[in-house]
Amino acid sequence: MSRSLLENTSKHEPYHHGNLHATLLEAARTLVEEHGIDGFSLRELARRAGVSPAAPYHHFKDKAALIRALAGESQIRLGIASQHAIKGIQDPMQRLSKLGVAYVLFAFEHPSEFRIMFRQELRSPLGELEQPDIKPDPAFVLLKQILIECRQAGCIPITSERALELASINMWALVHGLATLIVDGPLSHTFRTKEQVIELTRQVTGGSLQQQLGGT
Amino acid sequence: MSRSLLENTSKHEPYHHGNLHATLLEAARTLVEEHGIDGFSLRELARRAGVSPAAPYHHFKDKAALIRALAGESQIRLGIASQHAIKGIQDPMQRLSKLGVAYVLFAFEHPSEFRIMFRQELRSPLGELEQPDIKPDPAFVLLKQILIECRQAGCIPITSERALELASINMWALVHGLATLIVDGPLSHTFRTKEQVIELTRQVTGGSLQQQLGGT
DNA sequence: CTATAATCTGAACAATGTCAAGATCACTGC
DNA sequence: GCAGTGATCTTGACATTGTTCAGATTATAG
Repeated sequence: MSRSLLENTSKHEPYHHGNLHATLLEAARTLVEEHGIDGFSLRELARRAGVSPAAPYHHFKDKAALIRALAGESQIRLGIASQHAIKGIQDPMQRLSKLGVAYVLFAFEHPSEFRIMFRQELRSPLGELEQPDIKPDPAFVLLKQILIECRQAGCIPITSERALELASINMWALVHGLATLIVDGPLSHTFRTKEQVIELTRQVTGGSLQQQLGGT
Repeated sequence: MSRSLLENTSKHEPYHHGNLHATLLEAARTLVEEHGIDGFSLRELARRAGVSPAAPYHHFKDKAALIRALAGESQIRLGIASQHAIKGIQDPMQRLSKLGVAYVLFAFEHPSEFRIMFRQELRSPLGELEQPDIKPDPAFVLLKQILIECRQAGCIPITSERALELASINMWALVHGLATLIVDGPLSHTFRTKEQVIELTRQVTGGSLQQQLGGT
């Protein structure tokens, strides 16, 4: 990106780009943001990176592979945002609430990134094979961890391991469903501002938070 | 479909197909089921329908329009499946539970249909314009209706209209999130059989059902 | 029966994902 | 210092796709 803009007058456009890999990922992110994931083309990406259409194939096996890499990055971003949201807060239940809001808010503010993370091409393209790019979701392990904090603090009467597993799935599904409905679903027309989304998330998750139990 | 199979020997392949519209939708559904929504091509569809690549454009404005029509059909199917699941059951809380299971099960058994229903191209392609094809989700109005039943039967202490709205969003988000996580998400590898999915849904929603309230 | 509208074809266009053969460059081992 | 090996990039090509347009064919209304 910087290379072609700065040196195109001085020398004869270096044959090797230097750090195409990173440039591609960066450009791809903004491109997906603009045109959506479906209007995203490898050739346009190469064009923006100032490189031939075949160049990206030396850094990513596929278009799908590039998208997988993007999704991996977004997963990490979401994890960081979640960490940041609960930083400094002590009360486990408040941490849980903040975490949920952070999740939904991330989806609301970065819709294309959120969509990419749950795309079909990421999951076992051959139906059985595991994709090595996809690690256990950082946001999910964080959620589990906080739920354990809650139990230890006595905020939640969960004893069995099974009940804790169910509670975490419950929370995740709730928050993820909310995010999906807001981003791509029927709630997208009703809730448009950041404040509305935060308020809705608080109230919807709040109901389930206070009595989230009596597990199996 | 029936036309080309039956008459291709008797006469000279009628110039007009007869009922292309329906044939296209039907073939499109099976095609999406096979190749996924991304590997779905208009030309391949035309090929299967035994018709020229340009023919579908007389029945659907766009590829996106065709997909919208598909999504509309699927919405109706989901509505029917939901109706069928609660038919004959009296207890409102049980109806609520059955409804949730039906939703998740539909997603599990018809993943491609479920995915299509919540696709970006369905929602305001120009950012503002409303798509007339998309009606209020039948499954959602059914959910609201049953929640009202629950309140009238005294199973749920919800008074304000706002609280009822929140409760319905809560239930929908929970069930929809669960479906998404099972179909495209990290739970897809853990829960594979129909029985597992049903059991999980029962338990996850069950926890939220018994104490789903304490409104605003 | 005729005119008009609906439906379908054929050919074309621009764009895309992907690949193979070759050009260019960085860098290791001598 | 230098040959050569492997990484990186380009050029050119191929098959496919979405979409459009002019014309052929048929249904249908008047």
